Amino acid sequence: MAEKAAGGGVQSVERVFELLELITDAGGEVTLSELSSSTDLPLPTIHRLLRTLVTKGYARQLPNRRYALGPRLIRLGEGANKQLGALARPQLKHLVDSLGETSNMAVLDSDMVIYIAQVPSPHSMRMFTEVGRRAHTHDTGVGKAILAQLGDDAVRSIVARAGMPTPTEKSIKSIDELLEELGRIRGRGYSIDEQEQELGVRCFAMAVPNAPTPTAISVSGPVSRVDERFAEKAVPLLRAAAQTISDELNLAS
Amino acid sequence: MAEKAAGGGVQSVERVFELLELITDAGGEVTLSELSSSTDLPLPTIHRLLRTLVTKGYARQLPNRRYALGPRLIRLGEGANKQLGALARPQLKHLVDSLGETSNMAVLDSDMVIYIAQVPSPHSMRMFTEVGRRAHTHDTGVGKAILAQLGDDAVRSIVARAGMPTPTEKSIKSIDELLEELGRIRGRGYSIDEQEQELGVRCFAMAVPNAPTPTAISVSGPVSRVDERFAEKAVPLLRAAAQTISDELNLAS
DNA sequence: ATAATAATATCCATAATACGGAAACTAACT
DNA sequence: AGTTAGTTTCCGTATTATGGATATTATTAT
Repeated sequence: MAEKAAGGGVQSVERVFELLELITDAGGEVTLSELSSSTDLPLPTIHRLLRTLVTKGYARQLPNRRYALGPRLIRLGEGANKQLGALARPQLKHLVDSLGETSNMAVLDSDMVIYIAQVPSPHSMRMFTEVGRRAHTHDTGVGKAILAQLGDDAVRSIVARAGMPTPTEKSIKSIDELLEELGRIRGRGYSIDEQEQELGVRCFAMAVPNAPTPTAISVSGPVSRVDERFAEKAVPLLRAAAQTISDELNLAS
Repeated sequence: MAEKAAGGGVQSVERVFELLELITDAGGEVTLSELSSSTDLPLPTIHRLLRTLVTKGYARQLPNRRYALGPRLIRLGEGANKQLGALARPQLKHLVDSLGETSNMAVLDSDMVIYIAQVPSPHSMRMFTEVGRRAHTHDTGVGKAILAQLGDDAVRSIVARAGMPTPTEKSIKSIDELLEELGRIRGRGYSIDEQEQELGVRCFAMAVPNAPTPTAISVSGPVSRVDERFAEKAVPLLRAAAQTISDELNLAS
């Protein structure tokens, strides 16, 4: 009767994850009726679904009677993280071996990027990021590469939610400036973080095409080493690595 | 007809999470038939459930045709982590304010503990652990406090899977030694990490009772400051904090 | 304090949804 | 090329999830 978007999905499963996503979107705490106005599911249905989650530990009920994400999700998230990292690490390793600079992979997490995997450069230079670390989208190479894959409206809402701090004087300061830069990135196929996150650090990044979750990889290092000549070598390698990761991610059915 | 364990849970939801847990248990990659022998679900059912997860991004299918955890779980896990940490942080903060030493909360994640939240001590002493970090159970205060809540059989299988490295000469070396120690912990109500993880560092830890996922909190610092007199103050405070966290976690329906 | 209001939780008849046996298909091994 | 093991699709069946109506509990107003 009702035309469902997906053909053969199990409805209660789809719904339950939709609910979990909504709870996450809302910052971790939601009331039942908030959920029923966000979705167009009737209250009893939501309640039953959530009760199942609560008894299994994937959701919790707070003193407020609000619902929140449950502790057992942590393990699953960790597992997924580890797994994805394992998939990317050989490619990142190859980049580091060829280029000599630190390589990262990150995914979009709501309105920030999360670093999923890192292979540090052999140079004894401190790492600027760490796995699990969250960063803004507008001032990082991976962030901008990811944003360039999205529509302007999505970009606006992400940046509106996350804000636009300016860690250095080179950081992008306005949404218009950012949208312009994203245009350049779309044309060029990769993004450059020109000391926007930290002075003296330059980064080249590229989106992983067709990733289920928006994903990008990057190489970064001191401006002295990471220059135009570096880019000539790095960009094709980044493209190949991104493609390989994409293939591995998307090899379904 | 079939007597289901849980009264009012939504079956497909329960099953789907059972599958995700099994994938995680198996180290992130499973074949369909492995799943069907672990559960007693028929293959078509598992396949349909997984296909739903795959199309939504909560599972992935690898080139091997194996199934793995999907990237969208990362965000949910992060969200749960943040949320739980937020719940514990005021209590940890209170411990640090009263005792002047670093306080942590950790949960059991399969066969290791994961640090969920930390409030560092005001002393300029480096931190030994970081949020998100995984550690063994047998050589940490939180780990032993958590193990003491479990049965001997469960402890044995956890330690068998995780192994028993001995970072210091004070570390517990055998399963029998560990089970004895757990007995003492049960009697006393709290655990002591006596330089077992790192020389010079002592830690008092206590389980959070009735947590949906086994959970413990701790205070730790240099042996010079964290001594018997310290324990007299710390233990009642730990107990109160653990109880408060427990109440907040369990205040359901 | 007490009443009015709004939220959450439970019931239960209905039928739509998920189920799983059987068969088709695909890859891996001999 | 033939065989086996594993994965995927089909489809009739009935079990399972559904959601309108109702009861219950919290919250706010008086």
